[in-house]
Formats: sequence, C-alpha cells, structure tokens
Amino acid sequence: MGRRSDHSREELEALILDAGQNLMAQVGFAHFSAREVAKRIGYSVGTIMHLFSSVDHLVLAINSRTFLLWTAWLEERLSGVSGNDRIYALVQGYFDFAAHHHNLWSAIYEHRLPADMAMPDAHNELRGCLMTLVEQEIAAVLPHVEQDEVARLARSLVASVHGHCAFALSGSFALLGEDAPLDLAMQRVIDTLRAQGAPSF
Amino acid sequence: MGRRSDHSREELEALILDAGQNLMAQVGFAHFSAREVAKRIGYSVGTIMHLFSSVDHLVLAINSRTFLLWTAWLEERLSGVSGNDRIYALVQGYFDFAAHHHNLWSAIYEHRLPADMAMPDAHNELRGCLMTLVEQEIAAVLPHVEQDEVARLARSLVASVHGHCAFALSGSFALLGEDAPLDLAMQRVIDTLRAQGAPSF
DNA sequence: TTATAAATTGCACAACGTTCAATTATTCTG
DNA sequence: CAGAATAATTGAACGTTGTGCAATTTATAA
Repeated sequence: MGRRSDHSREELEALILDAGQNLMAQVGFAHFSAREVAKRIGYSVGTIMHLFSSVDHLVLAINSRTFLLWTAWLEERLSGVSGNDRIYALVQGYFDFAAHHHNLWSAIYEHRLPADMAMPDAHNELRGCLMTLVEQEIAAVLPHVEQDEVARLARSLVASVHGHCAFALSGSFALLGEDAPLDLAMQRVIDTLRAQGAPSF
Repeated sequence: MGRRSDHSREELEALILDAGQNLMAQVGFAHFSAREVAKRIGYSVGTIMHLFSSVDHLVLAINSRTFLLWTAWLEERLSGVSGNDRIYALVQGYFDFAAHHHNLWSAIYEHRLPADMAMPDAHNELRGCLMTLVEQEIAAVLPHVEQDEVARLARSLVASVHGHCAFALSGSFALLGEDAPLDLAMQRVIDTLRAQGAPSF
C-alpha cells in the first residue's frame, strides 16, 4: 500500500486512461466501470477517484482522448487525397472511425455531463481540433465564403453527418430499411456545398 | 403480498409505464431505476421484472411511448398550418419536443439495446409512425419525386435534423459558439429540398 | 532524525439489476 | 363447495456499482 515510486502522477494518469479506453472499447459505456479499470492496472479504486474525482471526469477524459484518435484517423484518411475527394474522404472517415470504434465513438454521445459539471476548457479545445480540421476542408472548397460563415457551415455539416452516422450505428436506419447511410450523408453534404456555390460539386 | 385483484395485467403495465416515464422525465436515463419505479407505484421490483423481464425492456417500452408523444406533438404543430410552413413547423416541432422533454428525448438515444436483444416488431412499427408523418410532408412538397425516393429523403432529412438537435441539446453547439442551431438545421433542409427541385423553397 | 505532506489502501455505505424460493390470491376441477 | 393447480407478488439474497473516509504507507522538508 502506498507505492508512490512506481509511477509519477502523469504516468499513472496515462496508465488509467489507457486501461480505461481499452475497457470502454471492449464493453461500451453502459458497462464501463472505474473499479474494473483499477483492477486492470493493479491499483485500488480510491487511487482513480483521487486522480479523477469521479467516474464522470474519467469518462470525460477518455472521450477527449477518443476525439484525438478520431482527428488523427481523419488526417490519415486525408493524406495524399486532393480536390473534391477530400470531402468524400472526410465523410467516409467519419463513418469508418465510428464503425471501427463503435463503443468508443458511442461513449462520446452516451455520456452526459452532470448538470453541475462544465466541460473544462482544455478538453473543449482538444475536441475542437476535429472541427478546425473540417473548417479547413470546407474553406478550401468554398474559397469565396468568409470565415465565420465557413465555421457555421462546418458545424452544420458535421451535425448532419453525425445524425446519419448515429442512425447508422444505432440500427435505426436498418430498421427503416435504409442500407446505404453513407451515400445519404454524402448527398446531403453535396446539396449544401452546391447551394453555397461550390465550383465543381 | 399477492393482491392480483388490484390491477389487471394491462392496468399494471400502464401503471408501471406511467410512473416509469415520469421518473425518466425527472431524472434522465443515467439515473433511471426500476426499483424507484416500483417504490413509486407501491409494488416490489420483482413485479416489474415479472412483467418486463429486464430493465432494458422497460426502458424500450418507455422510449416507444415517448415516440408516440412526439408524433402527437408534431401533428398538433402541423394542424392549421399549410404550404411550405408545414416543413418549418415540422423541424421546429422536432426541436421543441426535444427541448421540452430533454430527458425523455435523450433517453431514446442514450439507451442501447443489448447485443442479444432485437427491437420487437410492434415497437418498431410504433416508432415508424413519426417517419411516416415526415414522409407525407416531404411528398407534399416534392410531388414529382417517386415514393421510394421520398422515403429515403425523409430518413435522411430526419437524420440531419436529428444531428443538429442532438448537438444543440448536448451543448456541443454552444461550446462551438453556435447560438442558432434551429436556423442551421432549417437551412440544411432547404438546401436539400431545393436540390430536389422543390417549387417554392 | 523528526515532522509534514502526499499517495494509496481497505472498508463501509447505499443503491442498482437480477434471481429465486416462499407466500398469497385466484382459477379450475371434481 | 372443497381441494388441487396456477398465477401473481413478495422479500431476501447476490454480485455489482460509485463514492467517502479513516488508517496506513511512502516521500519530502526541516
């Protein structure tokens, strides 16, 4: 008991987040448990509570990490792609990540912050990187649109694609007889880009 | 113990669903509890398990009821409205319901069916009524589009609006500095209707 | 060396979903 | 109408969960 020398505070936090994200990927948000995370790293639950204060803070941190993974995933999908294909790569990458990391992706949206708990700025900025990435791509396709409007469009298009992705992964689309959610999402994006006067869509 | 005469099976199910939906509205999916429902109606948890088999089935039934509420809400918002305004009423009604019944609405999407549990047909049909309603409105605005395509468009537009609504209620839009999610959603719907050649949008 | 501070634990608590034998109420049968 | 069969309902148990806290161990400072 009490073996501070094994890991520094930062190392221990990383250890917990690694194990936590693995557990989340394996069992999903509904069956996630701080106790199980503790068991997996050989520490007691109290240590996790000491470092993260509550299971909500831990899940928040895990989900922010997932955003990081997600952004990297999208950047890789964009590398080497040019022109309008970058928009396709972006939408498809969005769907692919969710499909390949179903539990991690869903956890982001299944977790609701307690009413008395605000999103820490650091986490918000981390998560915002994904939106920045999308803004850049939208701006490239709509060179005549001013930046504020690009930002609004990016938010809106992400929301639209998110809706399609959520319905796809939850099974709602399947229950409605829809078998090509990605095509649907892509069409909606094209509708909007054309409405904004995108040159070649 | 054992007082079968108090309520018939159907009455008791309705009693549980009423109390369950009230509890869900008050505390949200994360703090919903079958035990608390039992306490509120003066029965034991065992009785609820006997009638609904598991808390997942109970939540499923509550959420299907919410779909019913939601559909009725939309129909009321549509009554007396004509022309293109019906599309506006529909999108706004979607947002309004979610805002006025945040916990009920969110519970629909926070609840994931266990992997070994399928959506019962009866519930799927119930929930499908909302989509049918939307299909009718889309068909009215796009008279030249054939029915299968209308159905696909309806699914897609609902997904898009859902994405905007989800980001609005979760606070994601606020964190991104977006303060008019409804306008955003409405614009995306118009983009698509115009792309489909809607006469007057 | 001793005092102070920080980390870590183990235990307790209340609540959860689920299971099940026991009990009570109803219905069926002869 | 009595007695057997059936169905409903309960209460208690079990293994979880998140959280709080006093006690203990380790590291640091004086």
